[in-house]
Amino acid sequence: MRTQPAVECSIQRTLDLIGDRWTLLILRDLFRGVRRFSRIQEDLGIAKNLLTDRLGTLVDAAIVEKVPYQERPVRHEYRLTEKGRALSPSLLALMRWGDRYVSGGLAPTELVHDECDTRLELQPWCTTCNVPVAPTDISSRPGPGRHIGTEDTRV
Amino acid sequence: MRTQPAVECSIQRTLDLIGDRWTLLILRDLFRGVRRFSRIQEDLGIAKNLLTDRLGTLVDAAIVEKVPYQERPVRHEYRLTEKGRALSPSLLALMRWGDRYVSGGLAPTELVHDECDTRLELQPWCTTCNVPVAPTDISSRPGPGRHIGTEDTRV
DNA sequence: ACAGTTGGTTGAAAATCGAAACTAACTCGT
DNA sequence: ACGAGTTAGTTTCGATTTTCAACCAACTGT
Repeated sequence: MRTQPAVECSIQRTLDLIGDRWTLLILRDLFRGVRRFSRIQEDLGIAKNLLTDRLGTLVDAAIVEKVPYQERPVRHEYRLTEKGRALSPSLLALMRWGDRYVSGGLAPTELVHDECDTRLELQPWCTTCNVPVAPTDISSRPGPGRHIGTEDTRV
Repeated sequence: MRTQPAVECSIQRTLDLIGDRWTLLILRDLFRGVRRFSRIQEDLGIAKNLLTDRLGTLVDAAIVEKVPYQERPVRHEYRLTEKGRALSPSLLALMRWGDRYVSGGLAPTELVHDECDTRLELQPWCTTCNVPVAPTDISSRPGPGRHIGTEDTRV
């Protein structure tokens, strides 16, 4: 009916960039402070040529930047840019889902609000009404009012 | 499947399940109401044998269920289970990031709060304090207070 | 009777990945 | 000054995955 191979969807463009088997895991490591080539490589068990390739793609996409941490020899570490840090909600959402549904009997990782030391949820938030919003009250624009996660699309 | 050293991270377990090039796109289609084998196949341009395989994996993982929509011949459609619908925040987060950072000049898709017809953000939400929480005020538990997206880990 | 639709399976070619070996540039201990 | 070690890769090549096209089986509508 619609949607040719033409990439007109943000999810598709995003996944074209970071949706392979390793990239999100690399980003997770960067978020955790694992920033050097060899540390990431041994942490993930990824082949070195692939890590080189993926980091290069991330640098090209300005999600990550290569900053020297020493001269002679010049060695670099990989740091998230603003654009990269903006992926935090996506990783948090995937982590929360994993904790709830594929935790394999392990205690789930909780996200904790530092100030009150209690658990956080990740929710859509209406900046106008200043309230959290249930999936049933969300539409997407533009496009003729397609709903995501509602009864309207009978998910 | 990829065999990994001790998968002790939710993100890793999650990505082992749905983190390949196609699965999240398939789930996006299901969220949009594209539920039949042939519709998904032509919408994504995925090879049919891969779609068979990925849908099988999703059904095995109880993220998707196969429900008959007609008898004689028995034909099925694929519907998200509760577990599958719970991936909605992850997809929304990826979509919002894509809209902001890789929209390619296109007008971003906005998430709209039906009640007030204005834009939504996706944010961590503290159920105790009843406020949205900035990434800088989030820790994760258990594990010795590792921070995600904070200055503490000097992202 | 027969063309068309749906939901697949099969097999071969092409692309991608993984493991190990190799390189380059430097440091450190003796 | 010599050899061992570290970091960050690149190269090579066999193994795995993905893609593409063809085929198939059950049924429908005309």
